[in-house]
Amino acid sequence: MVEKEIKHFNLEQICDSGQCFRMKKMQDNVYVVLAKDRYIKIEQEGDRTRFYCSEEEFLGFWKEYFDVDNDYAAYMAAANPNDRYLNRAIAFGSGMRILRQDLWEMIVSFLISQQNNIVRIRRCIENICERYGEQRAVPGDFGHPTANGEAADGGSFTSESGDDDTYYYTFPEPEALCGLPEDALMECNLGYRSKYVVRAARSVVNGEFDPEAVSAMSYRKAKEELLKLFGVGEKVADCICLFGLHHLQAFPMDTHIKQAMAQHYKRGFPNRRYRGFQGVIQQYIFYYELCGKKKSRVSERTQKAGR
DNA sequence: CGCCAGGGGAGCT
DNA sequence: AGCTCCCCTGGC
Repeated sequence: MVEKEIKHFNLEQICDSGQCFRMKKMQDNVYVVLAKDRYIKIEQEGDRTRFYCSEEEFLGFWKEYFDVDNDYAAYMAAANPNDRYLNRAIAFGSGMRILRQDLWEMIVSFLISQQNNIVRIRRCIENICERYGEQRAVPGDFGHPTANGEAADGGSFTSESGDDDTYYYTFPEPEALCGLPEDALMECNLGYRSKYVVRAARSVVNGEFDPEAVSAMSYRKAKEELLKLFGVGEKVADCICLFGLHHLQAFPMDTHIKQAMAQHYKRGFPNRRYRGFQGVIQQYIFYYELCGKKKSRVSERTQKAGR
């Protein structure tokens, strides 16, 4: 177990900010994050965060994943003091981080995200992982097996088969999906997005899209490559650049951001002022738009349809 | 049952 | 750049 004091780091905000669909709240202040083939439980109390993994794994993976070394105070301090809206948004999401997630995982995630809502996106990805990922045992060496039988209320989105705390599923590699018929992922609830994901997998496997090469490219060129993928447009490409390549200058323009722009930046968003980290500013605004105004309405219950 | 919205995109002009 | 049409699922 690793315990760190990290400023401006809030798991709830990160979890609800729509950048990671494999992070979920288990109990108050307890989260589980899945990334690629990894699993970690994290507990948070104020500025103190406990990572249930070895020091080695923290330093070798999670530290970078959570962008721990980046100075978010500096991003926040850059906000125009006269911009009351932005300062409200930043105050509301002051523990935001842009995670450094896996490129392939982000391609799939944001292909699925189009014309879709976050609850369903999570389910889609969970379904794909369960069907095409590999089953792994939850690492138990670092956690306390405090078996309380209570199912999480509130935001519970457990699978119908009754979820085990003992297993999790890795994110499937392109090779696991490239041979499927284009409509195969409709079984995973992707709808018409099924063919986007299957084709993207093929593009990776046949070399048309080389994740490693794209990772080494500038924002401009990487986005250009991403736009060649069937189903990837401007907005999705920018999401992938921001969350999968950590190009902080990417500024995804979705409906929520457009609405915020129309309402609060009628004379245009001051891109120049935030040059190089517009994506971070975008994330504060997005999270504020998504959760800031309706945080009182917590009665959001996911109905478990009885099949 | 119809209608509409959910962090758009493709294919045109 | 702007417009139409399109895709699928879930909620009302």
